[in-house]
Amino acid sequence: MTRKPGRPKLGAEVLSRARILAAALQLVDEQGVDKLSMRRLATVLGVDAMALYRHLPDKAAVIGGMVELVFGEFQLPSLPNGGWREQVRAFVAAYRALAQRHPNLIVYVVTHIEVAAPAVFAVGEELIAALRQAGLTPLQAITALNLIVDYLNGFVLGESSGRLGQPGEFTEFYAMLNALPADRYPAMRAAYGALDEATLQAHANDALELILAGIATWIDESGGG
Amino acid sequence: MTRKPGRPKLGAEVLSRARILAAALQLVDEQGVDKLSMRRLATVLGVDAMALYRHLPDKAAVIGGMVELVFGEFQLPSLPNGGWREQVRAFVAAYRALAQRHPNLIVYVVTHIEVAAPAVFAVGEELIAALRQAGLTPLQAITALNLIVDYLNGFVLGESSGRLGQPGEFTEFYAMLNALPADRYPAMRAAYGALDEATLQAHANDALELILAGIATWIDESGGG
DNA sequence: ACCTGAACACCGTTCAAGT
DNA sequence: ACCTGAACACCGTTCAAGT
Repeated sequence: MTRKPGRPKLGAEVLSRARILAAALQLVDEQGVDKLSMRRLATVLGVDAMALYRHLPDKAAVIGGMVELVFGEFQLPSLPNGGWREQVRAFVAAYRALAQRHPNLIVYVVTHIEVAAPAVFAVGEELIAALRQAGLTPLQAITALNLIVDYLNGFVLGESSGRLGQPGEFTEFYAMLNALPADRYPAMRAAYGALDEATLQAHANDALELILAGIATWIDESGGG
Repeated sequence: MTRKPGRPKLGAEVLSRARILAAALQLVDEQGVDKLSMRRLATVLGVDAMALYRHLPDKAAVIGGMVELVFGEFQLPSLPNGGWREQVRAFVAAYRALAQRHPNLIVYVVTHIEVAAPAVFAVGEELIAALRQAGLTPLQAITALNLIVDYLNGFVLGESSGRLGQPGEFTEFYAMLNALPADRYPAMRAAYGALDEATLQAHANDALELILAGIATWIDESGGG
């Protein structure tokens, strides 16, 4: 850009991996993943686009680095004896909070799950242990974990990519329904008509509790508690 | 390309919306959404890229048209008196089958759920009706439907984008686990070590049954059946 | 009406400089 | 070592042709 070519003066480092990733994350949070380009990112940093390649091999590495940064924040609160239900609730709450902080990036994570593998491993370990201790067989524990992860990915995706869960989403959906011919979708119309947004939000965690209730049937069957 | 400019001779229509969309779908099925470009699509069709714009306003319309095409195939088998469990199972099976036929497109659908809204409405109507008839309140029926849809989206995403569910996925995952230091992730290692791929596949629907069991607890509570 | 082709404003990335 | 800048092979899309 306006800078002179060549190595910057001693100590005055213009760029660094950390500075690039922080700027990239801010850009993605504010404008979405599709607005992230090497050239745009360089402009934000006041630097020629090709300077970035000295610190990160390619665009995939920029995205990977951002994911690493975001999942570095991700910490399960330690619940030594909270029981498996509390562990699952804590995991779900932590992941949802992360998804709300970085909704644009989370769409990428969910569609490229391999980038989040280390985090999945760490959380998986704790939850599998808790579920095994609660009396589930290895097969049941893995099934339950997969269910929770799949549900959670689907949920955050809905929140992030479809503007669902945002204020006004319910109202908007119900308006769409009402805009259609009055004889279409009577059951949905009746169900949604019987509710309001406040009620739905007060019951936002009911779906998770349904999953926990489903898992609990396995524990009850085998006589555990 | 090699064709002469100008309108083709009478009756010899070179292009049409249907022909373009069919070619686009084939391209996406074979090479992925990111390999779909207007120029590449035109080359496949033996035509100049700009000719496409006579039939579809932009690239978004091409993708929207493909989704329309694919969800046109989507039909819930009519189960007049199968019960809510069978209705949910049929929906899940139909959606999974569709996702397996077009795994690359489904990633787009799941991250842009608004494009599938008409299909969601049609299926939602049937399932809400079935769940209400089974004794769920409006709030419960909507919660259950959202849970099923979120889980399903997360599941097909895992299958489509992460190469999970493909043959060898379990083996690959377990190999990853074993490649890590032996003292890490003991619970996961023990759980996965107790299983094999055939067992997991034989229990592929257990997660869905867990959801159904969770929903059933609501029905039992209110004394229905 | 329907297609072509040049053009514009973008991309990611490589490679040869500059200091 | 670290940055610049030209260049290459791509994009989506507009606009002025051609028949």
